[in-house]
Amino acid sequence: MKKILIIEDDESIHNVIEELLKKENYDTYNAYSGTEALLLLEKEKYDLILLDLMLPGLKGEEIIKKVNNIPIIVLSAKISSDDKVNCLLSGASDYITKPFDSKELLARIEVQLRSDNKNNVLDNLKYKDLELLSDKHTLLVCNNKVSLTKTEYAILKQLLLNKPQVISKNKLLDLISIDTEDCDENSLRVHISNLRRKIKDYTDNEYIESIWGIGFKIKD
Amino acid sequence: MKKILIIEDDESIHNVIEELLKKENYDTYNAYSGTEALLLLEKEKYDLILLDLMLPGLKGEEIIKKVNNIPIIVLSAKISSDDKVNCLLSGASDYITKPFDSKELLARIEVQLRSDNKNNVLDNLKYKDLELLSDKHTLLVCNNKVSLTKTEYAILKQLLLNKPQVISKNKLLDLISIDTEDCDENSLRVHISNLRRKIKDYTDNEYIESIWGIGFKIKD
DNA sequence: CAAAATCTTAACAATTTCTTAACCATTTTC
DNA sequence: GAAAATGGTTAAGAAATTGTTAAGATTTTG
Repeated sequence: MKKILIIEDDESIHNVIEELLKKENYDTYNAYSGTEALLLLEKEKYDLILLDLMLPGLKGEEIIKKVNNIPIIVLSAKISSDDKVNCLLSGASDYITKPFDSKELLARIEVQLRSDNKNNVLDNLKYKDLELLSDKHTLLVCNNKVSLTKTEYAILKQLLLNKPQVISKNKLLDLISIDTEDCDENSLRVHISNLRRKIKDYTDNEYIESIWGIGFKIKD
Repeated sequence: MKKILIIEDDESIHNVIEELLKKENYDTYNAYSGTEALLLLEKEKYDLILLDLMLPGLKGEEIIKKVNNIPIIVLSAKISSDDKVNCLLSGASDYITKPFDSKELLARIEVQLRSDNKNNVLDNLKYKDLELLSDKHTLLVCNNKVSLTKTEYAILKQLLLNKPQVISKNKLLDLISIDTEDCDENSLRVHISNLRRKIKDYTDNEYIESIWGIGFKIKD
């Protein structure tokens, strides 16, 4: 869940934005002054900043200069191109004038977070005490490193990606066929068995459930 | 010098933009239809695309979908937020409505090229006791000069750039294929082996880790 | 053009992973 | 309730991957 810091002193605008973002499942954080924003920025790392320019305490322009490596979208009533250019050149990633269109704001937020993803590692797949680490092709079970084979990784990845749906054996074989060419149902059974054993070494929870006659799913 | 492709059928607007960019020392390329743009895009790699939406041949929206990994700024007379949202969500990085302000256009171009630079990491190919110099053939291991071959350099560079992510053997071969044409998996193994030996001469730390069945990565 | 550097190819052993097949348990079908 | 189908586990052998070395081919350099 992406963390977005909203820096805006007008409470009614602030609430509108916050609600909008919450609906889209963003993790929102609130600052109502420039100085408050700085305090929060020291404490935590955010994925994006929405910034009003006219703020009590510390002007938005100053915040832009202090922030590094976090995309900033300026949301301002100032419509002059000098203001825009100034913000953009000093570090902001985008500039939207008020009043803004909700959908456009959301789209522009997505653009910023999208380019953020490119740099970062693929998101890890987490479920309860399981975490699939994409950078190493390993699995954490209750924070214990468990090394998976290529096929095991592919199977678990598909199961987690499609949770809580059942995946039929054929569908699963198809999905992992990029990584493993001649894996049949029998072989799949063995891999699932091995996966279960590796997980069982570190937790008593059952994670892979068999649906008789159909296939497999991640247990709720 | 950054290469910018201008895709715009209106010749007078096209010329205005071209002149503006040339003054700022950008390398400009011109396409007057969607289909022409595609032809150019197949031939050369650009750093940025300025795109009009209403084009003969192929609509701008289609071009957005086809282009990957090059920032696109849409320049359009369409001011509806639906058009903006549509373009932004399908891959454009920014959307400016005509008539546009020259300075703002230049600023927004800089923003896009700026985030481009971040990815290319000119400095900082350092990791622990390794430092890859930009001269294309020298590696410092604990500050000892080690001379690398072209291929070894290319491999290590990609591994460091993508750290801590695993790079599959095929991906790695693809990434270094600019420098080395006929390097296959077997050859890659030899190069990695040689790299490890050269590093081992000066430190006991392991730096290149093999992920069985997948590829290689820089060890954490 | 010859020497040096680099790269690819091939062979080998060591290791890891995968499939196969057998056996048993469970569920479904008739 | 017996027969058939499905699922789980196990072990062994087959297959694939990796690391290393050295020789010969290719490219670069002086």
